[in-house]
Amino acid sequence: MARKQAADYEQRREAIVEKAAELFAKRGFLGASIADLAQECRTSKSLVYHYYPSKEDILFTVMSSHVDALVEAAEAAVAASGSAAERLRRLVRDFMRLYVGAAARHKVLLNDLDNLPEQPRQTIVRQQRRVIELTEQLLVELEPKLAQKRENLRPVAMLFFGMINWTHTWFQPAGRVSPEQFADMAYAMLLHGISGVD
Amino acid sequence: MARKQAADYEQRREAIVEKAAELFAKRGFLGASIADLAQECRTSKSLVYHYYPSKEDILFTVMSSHVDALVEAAEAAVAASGSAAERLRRLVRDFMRLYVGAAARHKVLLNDLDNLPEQPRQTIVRQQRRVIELTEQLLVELEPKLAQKRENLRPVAMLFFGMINWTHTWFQPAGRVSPEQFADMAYAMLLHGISGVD
DNA sequence: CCTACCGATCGGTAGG
DNA sequence: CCTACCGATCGGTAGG
Repeated sequence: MARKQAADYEQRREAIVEKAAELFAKRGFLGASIADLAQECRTSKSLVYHYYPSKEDILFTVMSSHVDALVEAAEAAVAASGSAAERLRRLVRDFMRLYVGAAARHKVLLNDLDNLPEQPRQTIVRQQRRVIELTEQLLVELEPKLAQKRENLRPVAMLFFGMINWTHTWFQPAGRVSPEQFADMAYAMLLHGISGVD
Repeated sequence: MARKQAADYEQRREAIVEKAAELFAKRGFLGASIADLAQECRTSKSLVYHYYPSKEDILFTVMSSHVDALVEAAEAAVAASGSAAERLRRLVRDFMRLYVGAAARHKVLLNDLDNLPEQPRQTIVRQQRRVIELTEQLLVELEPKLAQKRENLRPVAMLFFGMINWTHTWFQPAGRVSPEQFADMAYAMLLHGISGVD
């Protein structure tokens, strides 16, 4: 049988990651100390190091949990039934939902990737690349001429990711425009704008 | 009369800022030390502190020099002759040119604003706000229905800034798509996409 | 008496 | 799970 402490081991690990995501999002990875994190968690630095071997390891956990969710959403949208336009709309909405629901993790993913050591960084980058490639699949389905002009595919995909990733700097979920409304605006901009490119 | 050393005072100040921009862009403001900066400049830390009172002051100079150039470009585009579409196209091209020409400063502006103390931070934020407002003026001229639905103006402007600001994470000026080509793609996406929004 | 600049080191704090 | 503590390095400043 598991010991008493082992029972809530995962919950404690997850609680630390959540607080770390918030702290890293607010002050940056380098600007936030393990002592800050321990205080936020109402424990000691040593306890934090009992659950994670290093500060970078916590950063990796923050990022991978979020990027894994993005990969899942992208895979589900690509595999779904319906027209390319319908599945792309779903993708944009799901991305916005994840961005808002995990705003701190998302901000950390976008701001502090370079503070990860080379190997774990590559793991995250591979997942990001997967998200991009799945999105590109949908874009080609939607606009076949992107398959003809392959050199335009990546820039168009990046125009899209720029539109929605940039939200982390300004978007307020409780503001006048809801996440769903903004997702539909980004979707409309992409759908109508894509025909004007080239 | 000015002394011999005083003559190149401004050049030395500028050289420090340029190296600082590159260093801050590569490692982040907190990840780069004054010792690193001094080494890059082949001088001592004391020399750096002779030209700037603090590390934050250097960061401010890096940012303000760049954001001032953005404000100037936006003002010129708004004041130029020609249709709204022509002036917007000019604006997008000028922004991309500045982003590429001052890539390090641009990256620092986007990544390290929160590392500035409150007062200088507000100064930069005011200039950024000015860039956004000038761009919004052009967008309203281009698409009058944005004047009717004011709540859509800011999100549309942010869709645009997302498209071009996001380039700092992926765009390679020497790649298959040139800065001018990408600027025209972003412009086309905006021009055609804007009609699809609402 | 000034500005320009150096080698050495300050008091504190970081991750571990 | 804590206090005590480390080697190193931080931003900034001393005397000359």
